[in-house]
Amino acid sequence: MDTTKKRHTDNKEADILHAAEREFLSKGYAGARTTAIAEAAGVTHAMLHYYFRTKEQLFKRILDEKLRLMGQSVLAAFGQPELPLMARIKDGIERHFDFIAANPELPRFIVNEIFAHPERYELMQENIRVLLNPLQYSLQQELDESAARNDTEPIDARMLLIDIISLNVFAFIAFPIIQPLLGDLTADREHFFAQRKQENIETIMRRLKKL
Amino acid sequence: MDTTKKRHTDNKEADILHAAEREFLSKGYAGARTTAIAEAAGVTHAMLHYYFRTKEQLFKRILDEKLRLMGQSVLAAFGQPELPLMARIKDGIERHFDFIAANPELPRFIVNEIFAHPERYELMQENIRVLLNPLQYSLQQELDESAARNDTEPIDARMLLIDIISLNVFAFIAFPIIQPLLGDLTADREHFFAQRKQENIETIMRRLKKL
DNA sequence: ATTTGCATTAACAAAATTGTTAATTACATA
DNA sequence: TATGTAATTAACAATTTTGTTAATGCAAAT
Repeated sequence: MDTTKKRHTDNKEADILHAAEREFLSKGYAGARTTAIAEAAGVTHAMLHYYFRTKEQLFKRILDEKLRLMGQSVLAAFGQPELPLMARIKDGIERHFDFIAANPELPRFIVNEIFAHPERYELMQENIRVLLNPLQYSLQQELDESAARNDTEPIDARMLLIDIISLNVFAFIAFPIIQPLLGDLTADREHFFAQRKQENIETIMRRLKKL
Repeated sequence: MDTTKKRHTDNKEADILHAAEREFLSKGYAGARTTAIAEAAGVTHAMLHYYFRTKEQLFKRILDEKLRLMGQSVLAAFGQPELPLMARIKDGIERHFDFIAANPELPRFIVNEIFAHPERYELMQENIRVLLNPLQYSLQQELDESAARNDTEPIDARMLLIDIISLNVFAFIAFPIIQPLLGDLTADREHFFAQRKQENIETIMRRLKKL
């Protein structure tokens, strides 16, 4: 029926939210145009103000959802405590990588908007902390136990998570820059990112292994 | 004499460029205001158009300079071929890290603006490639020789560089997000980044070492 | 001293962008 | 069917933002 990507439903409020997500994610708050959102949603731009009052309020709806999604993705990726440590971490890297691959615009969007307006972030902070603190502690405990058994190197769980997220996220963020520089390597996008995934797993596993 | 940060010289063109750099780096092209640039530079905004015609042309001056700087920083960091391989790479990581630490806004700026307008990047691409290709080849050659001697693990030089740049850049990009989540760890900013630097070196050295 | 050319300003203008409002339509329910 | 509420539109308005222009200043060369 509808061959276009943007399926307009009978729910204009949802259509606007959907169009806003695309506009804000790709252009950021400053670059986004409410008129463009309305047009993409197939409504007059007065409707946008009718449902969401202001650009800022509409934006906040999107940002909050994406912040929650980002936090949950980390939790979902590493929250498999039944596995042994190394398997748990390897599995976590893969899940987290796959999530970023499925949402490649998300990290840049969040990083930018938090940087531009840190105060927007303040309300969400506590929620995310509550979500991620238990993960941090359970992971740290496992790491400490494993290190005590001399199975792996001792490491701060937070540093390890930053390592993993750095490796998983950066290639997606920087892809438009490195692609023209590494033409052949990145020619097949799927293959390049499959390689990156393996490289990240290898790098982190080696970070933890006893030498 | 002048206790303010923005030293206005007798050269208004330079003052505008300096103010434009600060505005564009912190807000991006879409968020930057030419009136704010003119005000920060202490000139009427007509002067901005007199010297640079359009916002776009002024922006391009800044972007080109920053792209060149970013490319040169990688070259300068790893272009010390007299050292043995592991020392060369460790030294490169440190130099590159220090450059990012001294220019923490740069990666986000470049990543964003290239993503928003890839066509702006086309002219610079070839310059950067010419700059970085010799580095890539000399590094690959050393890596291959070292691996042939069974001193280190075999690895693609481009993948290694992406690993290093990912680790070095991401903590700076994401700092506003992780700081509120990891309050105590990041309380002393200097100390946190000193730790990150050591962590990155450790991670990459282990990536290369024979097990 | 006059001319010439660049630098500078104030005022203006055009377009874009966000937001409002009053009138109209659709729709459910009494 | 009448009525009340929500949805929708077109027109308007305010502000912001980029860019132009014509007049003026200023300093060096003729």
